[in-house]
Amino acid sequence: MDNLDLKIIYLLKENSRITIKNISKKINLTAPAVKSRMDKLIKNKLIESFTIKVSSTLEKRKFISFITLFMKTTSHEQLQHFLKNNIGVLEAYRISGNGCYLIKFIYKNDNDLITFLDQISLYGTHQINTSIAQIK
Amino acid sequence: MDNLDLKIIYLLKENSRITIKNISKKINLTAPAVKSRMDKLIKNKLIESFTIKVSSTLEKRKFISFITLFMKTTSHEQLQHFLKNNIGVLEAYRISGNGCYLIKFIYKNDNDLITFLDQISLYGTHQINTSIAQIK
DNA sequence: TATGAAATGCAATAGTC
DNA sequence: GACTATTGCATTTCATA
Repeated sequence: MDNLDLKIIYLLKENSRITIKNISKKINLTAPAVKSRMDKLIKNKLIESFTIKVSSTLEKRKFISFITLFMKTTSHEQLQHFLKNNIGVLEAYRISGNGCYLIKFIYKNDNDLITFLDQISLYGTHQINTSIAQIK
Repeated sequence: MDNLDLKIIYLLKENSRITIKNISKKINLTAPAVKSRMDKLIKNKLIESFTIKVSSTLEKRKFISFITLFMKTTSHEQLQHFLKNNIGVLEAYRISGNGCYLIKFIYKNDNDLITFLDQISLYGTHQINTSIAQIK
């Protein structure tokens, strides 16, 4: 993992359909050398996937809420394990300020939300803020 | 924009380096037809960019705070314009619950944060939660 | 909007240093 | 770990339906 690998990653991040030959020109290496570096980056999971960004108008509409959790127990490990394995949890942060965790939760309907809230009620109380419009 | 376009988008989302020929086989179209559809999807910005997902260990360490804004004015449009054009604002939501906006803000140092808080103080008061560890 | 054919260029492999 | 050379395949363009 050196500077050339970082340049390859940077170029692919800008345009993942760039040709290997094109990369090789930009970083002064031959095409086979670039390919073998790319293969290694993929194998070592430094590059996780090749994908596209799609217009948000195409994505399915879903609900998003931000849940602040105030712990009443000290079962942090158990909670973190639960959060990591819940598919609705997009992001989760341990915070300092007002509360212990801030959780970004995505869901289709009220039922999904209620189920989730019931589950975290084992660990503490919560306060919930629901997005009513995404500005950005 | 029809079902074939959606299939192309789906295939590219799974692997943005898939060859055009390979797409053409999967959806029973010729390569030139797939190419012209792809060009159109890009031109119409239904595909916004071709990119890669990079291992999170490679990303620069940055600070993240969640800022709840309690409006004291009614200058929503002005605020939303400001949020949209501030590069530190990763996401911003109009919320119901406790507060008016929830803002996810990324920054390198305290100075960046203070500048931002000063700017939004024109619109209202805030409460801030700072991530001290990302669980997920 | 799709197709087929042709020219160009790229990818991928093997062999070498 | 990188280079050159080779082979086969993909991309792209254009004329046509």
